[in-house]
Amino acid sequence: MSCEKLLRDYLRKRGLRLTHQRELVLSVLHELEAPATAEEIFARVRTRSQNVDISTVYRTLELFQELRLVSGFDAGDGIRRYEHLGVAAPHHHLVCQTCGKSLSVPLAELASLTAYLAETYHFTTDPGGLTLSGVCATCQKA
Amino acid sequence: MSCEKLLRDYLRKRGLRLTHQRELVLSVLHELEAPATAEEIFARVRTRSQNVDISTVYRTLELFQELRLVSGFDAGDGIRRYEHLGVAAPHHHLVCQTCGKSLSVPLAELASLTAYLAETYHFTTDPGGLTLSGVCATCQKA
DNA sequence: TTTCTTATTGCAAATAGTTGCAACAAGGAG
DNA sequence: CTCCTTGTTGCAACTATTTGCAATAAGAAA
Repeated sequence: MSCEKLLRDYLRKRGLRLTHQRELVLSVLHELEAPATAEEIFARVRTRSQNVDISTVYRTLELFQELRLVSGFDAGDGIRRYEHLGVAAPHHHLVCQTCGKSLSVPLAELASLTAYLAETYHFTTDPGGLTLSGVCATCQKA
Repeated sequence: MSCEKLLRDYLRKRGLRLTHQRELVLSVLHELEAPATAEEIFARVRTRSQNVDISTVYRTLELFQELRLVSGFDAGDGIRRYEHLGVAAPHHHLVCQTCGKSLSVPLAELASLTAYLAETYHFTTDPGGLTLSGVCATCQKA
């Protein structure tokens, strides 16, 4: 099942509408090869439709996060970045606070962590995955 | 050793200055009984010194985070909150995205996680502790 | 096809946080 | 004590993101 169908189904299920702007943002997200800021996504949307507003892009990204189509995280510079999940499973992010790079960790690899927190603190971690801050191998050597 | 001495030592070691504003912010942080926003901290500072600027408060909190005197996290509403660490050890935060409450987890309890990530991904997690998003026991029942 | 409901949007204003820079002040040297 | 260096600050401008609201448009029903 494609992202478009996923989107249509998610929206219908929640009584939400499939708008031209939402289709556009999803299409742009498909083109991304790396996580992008809202501003970068907005710029690409604007090359295809002059009238879309930045606040619409922010609202759409927020919605897509709720629908697990997108994963958002702060790369350490205060600017949120968004990554297309599409039909891929959500995953955890290891985000380097120096260079901003994000490493993916499958949810299953940290299953014992989430189980421990559920058992000990009755805390259910975000099913969309966690964002863990630190420093990557490359930046540790610097 | 008190926070004030810690602060003085940290600053001296890095060639930084001990200013009246920094002492004030630290003093206000001592008074906090729960994590507070920068605006809340600023308001308290203003009751004691009319001339301190909000940008100075932000800068000071940023510095205190680097010095491990303060821990900052986003409680899910987009507004950063700061918690006084003082002489207490840094710890992880379990932050409920519904009510904003933060649960503390000693660093030692997640030592196997940090070891695993270091071994498998060569990723060094933030020594100041991680912020894990999810939902607390109370909000799960809602 | 038309009509109606209501979710969504664009716009401007607002909020939270950051930055550039001239003026200020902490603190070391003499 | 004075003088000097330079880290720090207040201020205004800026950036990233959010919000209120009237206008728009998606889509269901007839």
